[in-house]
Amino acid sequence: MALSDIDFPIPHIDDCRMVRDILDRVGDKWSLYIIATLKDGPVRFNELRRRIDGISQRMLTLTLRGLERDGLVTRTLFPTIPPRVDYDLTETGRTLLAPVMALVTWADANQHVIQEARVRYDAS
Amino acid sequence: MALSDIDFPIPHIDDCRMVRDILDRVGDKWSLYIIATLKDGPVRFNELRRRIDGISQRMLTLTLRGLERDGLVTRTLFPTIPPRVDYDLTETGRTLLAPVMALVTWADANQHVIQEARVRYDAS
DNA sequence: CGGTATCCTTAAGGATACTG
DNA sequence: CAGTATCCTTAAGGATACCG
Repeated sequence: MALSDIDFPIPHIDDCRMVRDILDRVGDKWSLYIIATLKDGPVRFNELRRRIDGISQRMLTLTLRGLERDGLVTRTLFPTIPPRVDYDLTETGRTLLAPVMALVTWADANQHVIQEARVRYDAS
Repeated sequence: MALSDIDFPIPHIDDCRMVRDILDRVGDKWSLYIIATLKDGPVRFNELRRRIDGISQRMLTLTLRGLERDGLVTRTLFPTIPPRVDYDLTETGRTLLAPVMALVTWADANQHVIQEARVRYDAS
């Protein structure tokens, strides 16, 4: 395939710092699970914990703080007793779903190719 | 924004394992730089090293091996003296450029929003 | 030129216990 | 319910030296 056949912009190496910054956020162990779980609207802390298999309380808190810091998730405290906290995607967080979906689609389409490549590589 | 307003598929939590697998590959510290540097065709080992600022010989080797294992990059040895090794993107590796570009575009469009969100969060 | 091998440091994440 | 605090383990990555 020639370069001229590619109909989308090609990442320049200078873009990488910026993209890696995003990947550092969304590429950690849990952010993607949280974003996917919040796709239908606000979810409470322990409900998130129940829906995301294997996440610890600590990592849920830390990851939510990171997403909140980057303006991707909102935290709403209802000062009742017991307290209630809703987490939700912001507009920005919601727009992130589209590029993430591009990766989901790619991953879906190429998972077998990659698996086979790994098996082949490991065999040799 | 209502869910019905979103005109792209929404990631299900079950997709996350697969996508995280891809993100583990492309989301490490150097893969993206290598992929971007190989966009115009084959590049030799030390040329890669020169073009990617800050990468160590060890990490260049390790990252290339990982990309090769997943079938995203080819390694071609010319047994001359001194030896010459060309690295290039595979077809699969090249198709990864499109979804990566979606993230580049998003990152580009949202970097200021995120920076401001961080400043605001850190101030409070 | 294109790597390995070895050692070391740091950061991510898990486990568990405690709290307003 | 929704967190902190503390301790611990592992893995990623950097520095340096050596090799075919």
